[in-house]
Amino acid sequence: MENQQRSSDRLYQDVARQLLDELAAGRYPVGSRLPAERDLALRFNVSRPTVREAIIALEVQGLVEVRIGSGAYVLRRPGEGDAPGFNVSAFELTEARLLFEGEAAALAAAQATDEDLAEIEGLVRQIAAENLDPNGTERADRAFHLAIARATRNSAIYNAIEELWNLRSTSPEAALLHEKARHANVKPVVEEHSAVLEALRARDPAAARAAMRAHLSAVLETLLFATEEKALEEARRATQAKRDRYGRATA
Amino acid sequence: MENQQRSSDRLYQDVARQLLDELAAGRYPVGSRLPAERDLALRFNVSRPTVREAIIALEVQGLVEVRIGSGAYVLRRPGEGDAPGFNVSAFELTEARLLFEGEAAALAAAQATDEDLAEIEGLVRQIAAENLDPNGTERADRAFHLAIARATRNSAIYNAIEELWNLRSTSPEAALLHEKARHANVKPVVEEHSAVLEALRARDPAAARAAMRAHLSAVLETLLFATEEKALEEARRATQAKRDRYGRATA
DNA sequence: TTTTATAAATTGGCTTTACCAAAAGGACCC
DNA sequence: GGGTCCTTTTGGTAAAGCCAATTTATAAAA
Repeated sequence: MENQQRSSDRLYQDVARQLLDELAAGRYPVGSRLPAERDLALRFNVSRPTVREAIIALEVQGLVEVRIGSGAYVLRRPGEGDAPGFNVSAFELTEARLLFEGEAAALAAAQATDEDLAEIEGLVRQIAAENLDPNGTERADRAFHLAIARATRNSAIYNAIEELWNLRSTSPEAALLHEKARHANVKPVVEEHSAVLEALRARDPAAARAAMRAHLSAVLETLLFATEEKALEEARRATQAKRDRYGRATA
Repeated sequence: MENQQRSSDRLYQDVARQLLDELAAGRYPVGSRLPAERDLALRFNVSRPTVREAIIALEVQGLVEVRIGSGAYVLRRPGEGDAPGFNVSAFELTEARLLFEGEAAALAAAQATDEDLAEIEGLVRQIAAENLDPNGTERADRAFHLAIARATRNSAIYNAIEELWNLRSTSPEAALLHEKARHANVKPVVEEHSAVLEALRARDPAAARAAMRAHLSAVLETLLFATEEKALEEARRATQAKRDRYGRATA
């Protein structure tokens, strides 16, 4: 029996995450068989249905293939051969959002109707409510950003940004990191969202861009801190230069 | 109780598939709640764990969100985000590219390797060659823009921009308009592409952004002129304000 | 009447037990 | 060696039960 280090609302996610880590670490090579459900249940100290749920989560992601009466076999290592766009890290995703949503906010500042602004204001309040709830979701956060994208009145922009948000839940790596960030109690800060709203209200594209970039820069920071030490070092090397650039690009 | 029409090795896949169909059909709109697990178990004539497995399969795909003690809520319709908008106009598309590719160029200016620059330089020459050929394609043009996107070293950004280019051929309206623009003998101007390349060579993000925006503003203009008179008027009204904004936002 | 507590019902989370069916492994016979 | 049959292992699924979070209904209080 092993510890259940991380804790989550849903047990199967913990198990799936640990298996994912082991797959990524190469503990179970491609083609090899995972331990039997019953054994995994013992090892993780959970019931067999929970193990089944975790394995199904891996199966849906195309990581393993389950053969009746035989076992669950590794198809690929996480991150390899993913569908296009599957293999984006949380850093890449947030960097892309930083650039794209910054521009979207600027455009929205000149396009948003009073109805848009009212909707966004309501979502800021919902984000505040979500923040108070320790088990709160990020639904209002997503809705906030998509509402701004919609306010551009450009469906191509909206689709692109929505796709980035979808990747966040689709990409195993990104989902993993965001999950960790959430558990580290780093939640969307209301002030940052409010700043964006105020800039939109003022119809100030430059301010809206700056506020949105500042918000997503902060998100990028939380992602860095949510990363474990070894991964952190590598990531920091890779993103340090980028963070510098944001300063310049924002100016 | 309903039939179990399809048969599969794994029962949860049947249930997930049926739920997926119902989501696609709009039976459960975005934001609404799925029936309780116990009810679904009755309806599909399976056990509750099987229903749980099916819902987890949807959850992993980012289709629903499960809230403890409340239910499973629809996040999006399947296909949304997977294959974004058919209904995008050439103007929206180009506006999105103006914003996104401008930022990508700025990022690429600080990221591009000498190999990237060499490749891009070669593509500029190919674009020049395409311009001379009356039957030439736009392949080099596309490759030029994607090479810059790739030089950002951010796959999320690359995927988003590539998707915009794909929409150009997917969206009937956009394809039609671009076709007209081509026949009007308005082809990508080499000088504009060269300006982008020079800014990249100078590692100047602001200049790269400006050059890319200038290029795509010009494309937007050619689209306007390629439009028939009546459509033109309407489009001009709708985009005049936007063109003004670009000037401000670029500064 | 409105608001606020409180209790009951609903809903997902997870475990345990049990049995079936497919696959794999091994013993035995030819 | 090569089959054949039986046993073991492994996943597939069902059923029942209890817990915890949430929601809703209800009643009390302001």
